[in-house]
Amino acid sequence: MRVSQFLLSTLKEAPAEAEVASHRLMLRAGLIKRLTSGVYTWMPLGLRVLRKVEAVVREEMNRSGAIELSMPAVQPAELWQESGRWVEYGPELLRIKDRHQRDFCFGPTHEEVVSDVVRREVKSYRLPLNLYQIQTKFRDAIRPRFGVMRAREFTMKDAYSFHADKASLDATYREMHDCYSRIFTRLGLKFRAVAADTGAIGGTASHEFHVLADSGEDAIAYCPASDYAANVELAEALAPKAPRPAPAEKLQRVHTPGVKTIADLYAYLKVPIEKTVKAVCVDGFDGRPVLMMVRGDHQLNLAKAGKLAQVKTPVAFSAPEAIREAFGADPGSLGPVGFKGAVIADRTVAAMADFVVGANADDHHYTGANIGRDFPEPVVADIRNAVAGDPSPDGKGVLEILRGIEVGHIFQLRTKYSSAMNLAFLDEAGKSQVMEMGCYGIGVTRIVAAAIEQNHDERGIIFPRAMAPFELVLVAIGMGKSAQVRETAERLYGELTAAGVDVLFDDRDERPGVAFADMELIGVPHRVVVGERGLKNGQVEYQGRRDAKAEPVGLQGAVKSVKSMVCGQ
RNA sequence: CAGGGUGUGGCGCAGCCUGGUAGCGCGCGUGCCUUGGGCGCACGAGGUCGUGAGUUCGAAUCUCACCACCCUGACCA
Repeated sequence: MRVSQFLLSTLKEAPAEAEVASHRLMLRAGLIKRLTSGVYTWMPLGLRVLRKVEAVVREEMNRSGAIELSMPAVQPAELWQESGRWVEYGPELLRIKDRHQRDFCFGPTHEEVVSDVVRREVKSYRLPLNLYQIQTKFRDAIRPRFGVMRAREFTMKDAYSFHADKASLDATYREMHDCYSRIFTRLGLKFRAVAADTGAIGGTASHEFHVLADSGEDAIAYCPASDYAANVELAEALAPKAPRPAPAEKLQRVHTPGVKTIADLYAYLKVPIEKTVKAVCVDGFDGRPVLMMVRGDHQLNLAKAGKLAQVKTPVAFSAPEAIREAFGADPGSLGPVGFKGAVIADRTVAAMADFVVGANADDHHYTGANIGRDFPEPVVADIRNAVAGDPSPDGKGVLEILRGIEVGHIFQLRTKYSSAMNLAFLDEAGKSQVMEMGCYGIGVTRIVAAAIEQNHDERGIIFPRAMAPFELVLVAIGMGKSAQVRETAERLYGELTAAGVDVLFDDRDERPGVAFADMELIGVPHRVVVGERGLKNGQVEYQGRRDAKAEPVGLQGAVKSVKSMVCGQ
């Protein structure tokens, strides 16, 4: 491809809307253009990247025995009513009406449609079947951000597997786990597979695949001493080994004017944050308030809290009026002393003595509070996020926390959809059975952003080889002036292309600074420069995108040596 | 959804407080010049100042409403 015949739209200055590096660079390199909030055009250069990612995904899915199909983006409401998700899915589901005022949605996912396909087509026990597509999804997220990282319209690879029994589901689940590892490895990404919460989807097993990046929105707890890795939402926070000390202090009510947060509290009372207890009120299963206690520096984990019988799901913080009625105080001064309702303490809190906690009166706290002495023994449960330094749940060391960007997620759905949508087959005995199901997603567009987040420098993007828009750029310096430069560059372009190298030939006769800056910005991994200076010695130059300096390459045999460098990595 | 912010040529911004017919840099076009890191000079094209209403002799500027986009939060006690 010649730059003069391509649509390159690089920007010197980044549009003001972009905050994170990948978003800024994608806009500056002209990979994407925003049409409206969370909706992007993939420009020719960006589309080349996207297609390369898709190709790797497709090859590995095919290799693992999955079969590609393509399902509609627009789906009738009836299917979603059948699964119950027309109501359950909520406002993220983009609903539309046709001219007859019939309800449709733009698919955020395809369990319903694929289930409908399979129940019509598959009646026999000759399973498993694993169907996938690479397709546009729409999710009307509350707040899209970071460009294509969290867009409303995006490309997803989604696969759905169908099984006669759980053992078969387990086998395909393992195969998909391996397949995903191959995909992210081939794409040149540093990633980690972690155990994940199955969330609202239910089922037993679930793993997320995270591209590691400090700017990632998710936190991963992992153990360097073992292979344990889990989303912090799931990672178990064990009870401290030391038993609860005996009370040493007296319960004292202290005036804490204006103190609303834990940060205010320990600053005002000058106590260590580890001696404070945060009391949060959520709605109980019966609608009455439930008091949840975690140590001041810990965070309540709503996913864990929601699994408790006492708590209503989905977990909701109690309304300020309800809190006032139950405690006689505003949030910020709550505590267990004197409270008649249900109290749940985190395991860490259960091992604390002489702590500081709200006194159920505005601007007042207790110091020297003790379980058992000052209020009844609460229910003890794991209700907080794991933090760095916690013992690993597998007993083999201490947890550390990493940031990641979720690019893949695999689930065992079991029979959640197959029973709702009557997905049955006849077994060998001619008896009707419900299928087991799995589903497996990859955020294809998000991978591009995540790869850039992980691979860039101050000059621009550094694409991993497998997803670079071109393999090599060929820059000719002063080709308008020097016939020798022009002829050599043209000849090299032809020969490299003929040798199977995907070359972008910068034939614009721009000044060298312009060409270099553009080519570095768009992240092509290899560069060859033809200039009068080198040609005097019968040489051109080669430089890798991460190299500090160029190295000369003899013009004789240049195609061969350049090709080996391009393919050699 | 709540709170905050911003809308002025393709991009980045100034002008608004204190009303008087719109400006800078980049980019774009043409010519000259230049050719190893976003070069220089000259000329030029391009803007209903987000939309609507109001105040005023006069509105980018003041008032009101609406729209769009961005940021922060929704794991806060």
